[in-house]
Amino acid sequence: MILPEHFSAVFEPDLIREINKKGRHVSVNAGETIISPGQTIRTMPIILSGSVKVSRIDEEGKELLLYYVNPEESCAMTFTCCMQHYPSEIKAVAEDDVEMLAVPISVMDEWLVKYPTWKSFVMKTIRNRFNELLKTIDQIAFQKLDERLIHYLKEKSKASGSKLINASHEQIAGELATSRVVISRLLKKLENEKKLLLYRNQIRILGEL
DNA sequence: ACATTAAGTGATT
DNA sequence: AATCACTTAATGT
Repeated sequence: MILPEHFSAVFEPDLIREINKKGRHVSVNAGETIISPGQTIRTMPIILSGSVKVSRIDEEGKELLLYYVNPEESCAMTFTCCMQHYPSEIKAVAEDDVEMLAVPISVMDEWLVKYPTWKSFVMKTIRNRFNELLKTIDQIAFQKLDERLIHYLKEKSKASGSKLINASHEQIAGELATSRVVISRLLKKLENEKKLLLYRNQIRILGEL
């Protein structure tokens, strides 16, 4: 597999050559689980197309959405736990059909010192994710579920590149760790504000949120 | 036509 | 914001 063109803006030529040599091309079908909690990750993914949903699972199996990994990104959790061979704290599921490049973690240390662009790529994905997590912690702390819902819808529409979102209220509630009734009410409110249209299992976003 | 599942709503805590 | 209990609407068989 050859790393797509646009990565040349991010990585230096030597590094791209090395990624192409060491990386393995992996396709995952929509809905497949890529990694679940407790597993140890042995490769670090670079998403080429599609998006991956990353969530936490609590003791009773309820899940809380953390973030999506979009194309040209990598998973920050991979860096933080797997580099030192710690098991995964999270679950990752392919949101749609995903193409990715899997690089063995064994080369990470070497690359970090050898390639400046690699280091900044890693730091950038960690920094972005960290900031985003801080934002969701704020929202949870202040109980602003309506803002979290809007954030969720934005992200979901960005991930699928469409203003039409396929999800039931029940699913959304599950991902935001609330009840369906609450989601239905909030969505209804947004619909009355002319920000959305509601259908069965589908939501259409009107204009910008 | 009937059963099943998603969504809407009022009342209560 | 969560839960309950109930209604209404959409969809599958």
